[in-house]
Amino acid sequence: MLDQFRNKFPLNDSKWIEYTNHFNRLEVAAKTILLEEGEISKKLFIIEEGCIRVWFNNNGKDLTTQFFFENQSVASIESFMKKIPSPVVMETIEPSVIWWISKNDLDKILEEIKEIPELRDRFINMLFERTFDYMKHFVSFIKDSPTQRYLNLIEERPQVLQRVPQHYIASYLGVSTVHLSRIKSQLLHAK
Amino acid sequence: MLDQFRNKFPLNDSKWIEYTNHFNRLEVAAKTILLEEGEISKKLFIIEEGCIRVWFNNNGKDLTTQFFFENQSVASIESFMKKIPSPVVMETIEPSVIWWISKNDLDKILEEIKEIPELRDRFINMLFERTFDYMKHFVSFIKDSPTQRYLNLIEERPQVLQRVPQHYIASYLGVSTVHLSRIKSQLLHAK
DNA sequence: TTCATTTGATAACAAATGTTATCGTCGGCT
DNA sequence: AGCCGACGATAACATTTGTTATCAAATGAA
Repeated sequence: MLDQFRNKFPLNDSKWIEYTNHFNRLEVAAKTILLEEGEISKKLFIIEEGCIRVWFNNNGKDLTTQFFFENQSVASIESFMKKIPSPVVMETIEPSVIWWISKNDLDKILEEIKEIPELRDRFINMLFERTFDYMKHFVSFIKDSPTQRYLNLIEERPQVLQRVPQHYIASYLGVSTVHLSRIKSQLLHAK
Repeated sequence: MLDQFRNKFPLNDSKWIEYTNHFNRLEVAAKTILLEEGEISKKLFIIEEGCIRVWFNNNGKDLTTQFFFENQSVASIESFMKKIPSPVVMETIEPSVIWWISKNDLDKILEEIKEIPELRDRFINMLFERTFDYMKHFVSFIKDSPTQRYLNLIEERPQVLQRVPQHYIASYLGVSTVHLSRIKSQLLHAK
């Protein structure tokens, strides 16, 4: 599964095999919790199949912050980097096949590839990119109306609309399920 | 001015002097624009005195995303790192004394201190911390009511209340000036 | 000082969004 | 097949927040 990334890494075959051997395969049902709120994140996940929802509990209400699909890597970044309790829950939406590597193993690998600054930098860049992405979503809460956020979602991540139950989408857009229904109906009748 | 940070850096005196010499002093009036929207950020700023507001234009309305005060360093991080046009404007609120270093000079220094991984890591950590901070503010848009955000501000950054005109605060909290007045008045009369 | 500009408060009304309740549909399970 | 629970639509009403207008107080410049 990881072999599709093989050509992206300047490693010789034996190193590649050694490193990828640290990954573990995990097959889970829908609604499986991969990381609890308050738990310290010690695993980095890569999704082979299925999808993951990241959310936190706010006064009894789900607040979804992200969705991840096939071939994306997922972690509660701040918890993972700084060994602090995770503010968010990570949970599968569909039955999923997940690969994970422990933070320990990953740290060892990162230590070992220090002589390949290119790789190290790339990893750091990946973390920044993920963070910027995340931020982009939050900024849209300030800039855009819920209707606009919904339209953006259709435009940028149509997958989400097709695979994710609507009440999760509402919580991702920051509106009630009732209001999301309203938005959809308004858009429909405006045509 | 930078000497207060002297002991934080494991550099010998001559290197310290060489590096700090790349900083330039700038004295500016209130409402001076340090970075335009769309401009590529090429300077990292450190505030000796005064304060800076970071904002962007959204449909003709100011949307303030951050305030910075004495001894804080400021840049449009994503623009600075990736050489892309800055989505935000950086503008002084009060007459200010600012030190800045060009990205070129900073990159050279970062290149040179590669052998001191500790320093390099610290710099990267600083960027992450700033990003996490930034994120925290955005998350509070989703979690908290405007009233709660205002209370948080009082709690966490009372300076802002004292030094920043109220309409900037309203735009920082994401509400109209009228509504911020309402919030203040409600809090006052609830007592 | 005097005048104009900025800043902040308040009222009245409008628009957006949440809440609660009800109903219909669909899919999985026994 | 029949049942149950999850999901989504809609209506009615409540609450929050924005908008526009007006006024008062504070500030700054001539």
